[in-house]
Amino acid sequence: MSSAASSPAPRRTGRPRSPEADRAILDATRAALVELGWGKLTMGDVAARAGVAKTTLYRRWAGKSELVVDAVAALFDEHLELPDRGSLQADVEDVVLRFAALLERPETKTALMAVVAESTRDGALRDRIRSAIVDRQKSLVLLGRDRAQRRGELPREDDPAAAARTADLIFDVIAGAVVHRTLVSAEPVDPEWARGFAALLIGGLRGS
Amino acid sequence: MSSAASSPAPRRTGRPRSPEADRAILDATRAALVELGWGKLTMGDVAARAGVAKTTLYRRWAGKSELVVDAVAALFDEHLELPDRGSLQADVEDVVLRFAALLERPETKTALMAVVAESTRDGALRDRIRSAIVDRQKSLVLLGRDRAQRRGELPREDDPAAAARTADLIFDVIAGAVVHRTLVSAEPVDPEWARGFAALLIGGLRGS
DNA sequence: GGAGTTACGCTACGGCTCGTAGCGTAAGAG
DNA sequence: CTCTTACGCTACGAGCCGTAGCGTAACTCC
Repeated sequence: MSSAASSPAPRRTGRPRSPEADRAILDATRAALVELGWGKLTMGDVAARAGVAKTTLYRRWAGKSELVVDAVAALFDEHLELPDRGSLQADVEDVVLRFAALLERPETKTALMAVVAESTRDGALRDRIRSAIVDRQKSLVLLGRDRAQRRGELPREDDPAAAARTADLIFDVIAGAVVHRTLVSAEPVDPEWARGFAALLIGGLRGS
Repeated sequence: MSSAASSPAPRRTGRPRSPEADRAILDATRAALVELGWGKLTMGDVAARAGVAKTTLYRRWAGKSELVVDAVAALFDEHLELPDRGSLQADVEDVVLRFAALLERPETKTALMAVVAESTRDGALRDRIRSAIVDRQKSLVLLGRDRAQRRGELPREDDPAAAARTADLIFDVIAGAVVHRTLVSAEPVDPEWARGFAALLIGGLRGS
């Protein structure tokens, strides 16, 4: 689903695109992000690392932003999951630490904000980020809420519209706080911070 | 303080730098951000807009990132303040809406995330962002907390280290949530959202 | 008022990246 | 075996970068 060229009509004739090239390019992109960062990463460099012609990159991705989104999205697919830790507090701490661990990687740290910045002027890019990365994160929030409701830790909401608004709010609070702590304040998200944050969030959810 | 070249030794001899040029350059930078966005903004273009030689820009700023930080910081200086609204809830709503209004401007929307992304690989740039923008925001949080404590809405904390940790947490939660809502979720921060967010935050602060 | 010092505008430049075009070749489908 | 598409390679014009060099402007100190 996070594959490079979202092929609505998977061409039935002609030479098929090489899956090895796809993997090599995405791997090379992540390696280049680690070594060079977003700013100095160039399409030509990625092509050379992947052992692939530059034109092959442009056949699959429109530009640097799209390529990097897919390269980073693969990491989110791999590492974002949410086992049941038994309580809402533990689940929140867990998702916070997982997300933070992802953000502290040099590949994502330098890339994620950059593509979000680009997306403010490019609706297609924003949609790509949303479906490849953001929606996956949000589903964890929804999962955690359902579990907490089943445990009786959170009240069930009757109005679906209000429930959606609350879920959006919680998502922005969790993801935003972790991103801000990591990238702007440049302080580590350690278990202690996660504990304090989860306590703050859950206290607010009960109080309202 | 947000002036261009932080001149520790304000040269006492020779021709002084033109303050008009400073202003023209920063104005031109903001205009270029609005029209072109971070990605397509170039030093040469800014110089042309400002009616200034390109070399003049490079005498003051090391590059695009530093220039844009100063151009955006001026906006924060102008628009970030926090009048006493009489209650913690109202103060939080107010600062959220002010910060969001700044972020929804096309200049800041496209620039802020970009320079933060760059700063992950450039410590000097991170320091510049911190002193020019972030610390100013944080002081509003500290101000709001002091007011709330004076009103008796929040308990006074004895341990200064713990108090600092709490303030940092609150700052990351507020700023992070607003940024994430605006730039990632791309949804408006309206009074209703601000009310819900403030209620969540304050509920959590009381609960702990 | 002259000497010294720094800023400014202008031009020009090598170097890099971009994104594309054109071509011959490789790999599948029918 | 033909058709179609992907691939590697080369080459290219265009644009931006950041700097050097020069003559001129503005201000300070003597």
